[in-house]
Amino acid sequence: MPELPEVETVKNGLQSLIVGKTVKKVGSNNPKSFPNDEVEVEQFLVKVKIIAVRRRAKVLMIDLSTNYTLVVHLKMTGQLVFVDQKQRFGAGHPTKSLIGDLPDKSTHVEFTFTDNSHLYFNDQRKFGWVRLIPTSEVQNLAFMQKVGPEPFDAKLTPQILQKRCEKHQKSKIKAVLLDQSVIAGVGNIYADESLWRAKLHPARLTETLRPKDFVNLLQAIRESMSLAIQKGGSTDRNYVNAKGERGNYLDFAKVFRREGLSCERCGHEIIKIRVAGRGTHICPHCQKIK
DNA sequence: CACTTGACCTGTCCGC
DNA sequence: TGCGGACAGGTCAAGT
Repeated sequence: MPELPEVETVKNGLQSLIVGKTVKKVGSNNPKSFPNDEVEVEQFLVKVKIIAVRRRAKVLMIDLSTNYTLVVHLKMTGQLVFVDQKQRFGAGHPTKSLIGDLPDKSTHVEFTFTDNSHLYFNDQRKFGWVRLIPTSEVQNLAFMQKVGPEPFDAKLTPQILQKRCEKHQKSKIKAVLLDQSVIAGVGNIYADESLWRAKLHPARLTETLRPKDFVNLLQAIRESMSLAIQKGGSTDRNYVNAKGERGNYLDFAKVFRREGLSCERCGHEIIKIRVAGRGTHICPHCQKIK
C-alpha cells in the first residue's frame, strides 16, 4: 500500500524527527523483519548517529555515520513511527483509530535513541523488512539495479516512458505501470488514479497506445502523485506517516475505492473490475478499451 | 523469452 | 454467534 507518495511522506517526516539522533538500543522479535545478527548491529548501528534519510522508489534509506545504511521496505502494511519519550498514543490522540501505544503486537523492530525517543517498525503482515548494509552496497541490491526512473526525474520524458513500456507490448498497461523496472513508485492506487486522468482503460495492451497517450500518462502520474504528497499520502487501512498520522489523499481520489459513486468528469458510475490480478477502479465511460 | 499466477502473512468482511 | 473462505496488494519465484 505504501507507494511513492506515502514513502516520500514518511521520509520527509523522519528527516526532521530522527536525523542527528544517536541510536542507543535496537531490538527485534522477527529475523524476517530484521535479519542482521547482533554482531553487525552492535558494530555498525549501536552508539551510531543518523545522518540522512533518503528514498528511491518505494524503498527508504536511513544513512548512518558508520557508512552503513538501514534499508527499509514497508511493502503493504509496514509503518515507521517515531515516538518521543513523553508522547503517548491511545485515548484522546488523533491517531488512536490506527495506532495505539507502541510497541504493540505488530512491532517487529524497535530503535531507542540516546534521548529515550523511539522509532518503531510495525508490520501487521510481516512482508516488509529492515536491513543493515554498507552504504556503498545499497546501489548493488538487485532491486536497486533494475528499478526504473523516478516519476519526477526531469530527465524522464514521455518518449522515454514509451520506450520503456515498449518492452512489454503484449501486457496490459496497468501491469506495466506496476512493474517497478519500468517506472519507480507506482502501485495499485496511483496506477488507477493516473489511468483515469489519462483516460486510458487499464486493460489496454501497451502496443495499442500512441505517443499522445504517453504524454497524458506521464503527466497524469505526476499530477496524482504530487497531489497525494501534498495530502500526506493515502490511508486505505494501515498507512500512517512518521508521526503516526493518516494521509488524506483518498478524500481527493478520482476512482480508487470510489466504486458506486459518479465520475466527476462525466457522471457515469465508477466500477471495480479485476485487471492483472488486481482490484481496479475505472469510469467505464471515460476509459474505454476501443 | 514474455507474461501470468502463486506465495508470503494477518486482519477484516461476507455469507451461511 | 461462529466459521470458512475471499480479499486486500508489493515483490519475487515459479509456472504457462
